[in-house]
Amino acid sequence: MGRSPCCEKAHTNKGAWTKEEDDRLIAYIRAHGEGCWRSLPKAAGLLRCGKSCRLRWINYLRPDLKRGNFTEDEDELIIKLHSLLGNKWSLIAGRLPGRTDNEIKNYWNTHIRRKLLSRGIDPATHRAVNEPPEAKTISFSPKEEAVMRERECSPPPVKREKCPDLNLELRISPPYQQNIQTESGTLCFACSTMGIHKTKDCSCGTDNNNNINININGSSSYNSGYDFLGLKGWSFRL
DNA sequence: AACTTCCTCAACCGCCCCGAT
DNA sequence: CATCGGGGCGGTTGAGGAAGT
Repeated sequence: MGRSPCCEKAHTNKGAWTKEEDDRLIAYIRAHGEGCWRSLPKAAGLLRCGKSCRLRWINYLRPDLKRGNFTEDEDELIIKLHSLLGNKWSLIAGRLPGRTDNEIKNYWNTHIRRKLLSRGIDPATHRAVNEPPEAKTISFSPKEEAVMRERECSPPPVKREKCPDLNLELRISPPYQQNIQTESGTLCFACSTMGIHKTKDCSCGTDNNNNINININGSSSYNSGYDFLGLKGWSFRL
């Protein structure tokens, strides 16, 4: 028993959107705003799944979208963000105004991957392709093994997996960073690292006493409104 | 010109998270 | 606490255009 589908598939159009469908969707959202996607198609007179409408709007029809080629700066920013965040396209898109997660994902897969490979960089790890993989085992000295034998009454393996049940509860605490003094004033951590000074995401001049907790083992949270990459009100999962 | 292969990217699918009940 | 439903996300697909033969 799976979940019921998000809409009645038998009576919905699929595939490329027509100009008329686009116009209907735009007109409806202009009049009523983005609301309940599930009920939107019916209300707008569209034979489409709500998800399809949402995707079409977000990825193609939204007025604030930037069309056209990615700049060199955008390329480099995507690479940096990907090295930090991995395939979290929506988070990456959040730092590129006018770009969508889908667009960035496509661009990554078609252009940047190749670009990195041509530089000799593995796009998945951001390490040199011929660089040996990170060590996954650690050795114990004879003395350490002796201690463990004593405790466990059984001989340990020669090598053990490095942190097999590792709970990487990383704590990233921007407040420890010293604010950077510039000609125009003091920059907060987010500004100085992400270049978002004087945007709505900038916290300069606000209370900086915030912490972010990222639990690599499947959940994440940050306490208080500020954010690691300069996104206010961010909630994200790793 | 005709055909094949490659590439791009819009769109879909299925899963997960989270708020409401 | 458990369940349900909506929204959102990342992975994948496939149509259509470009490039190569």
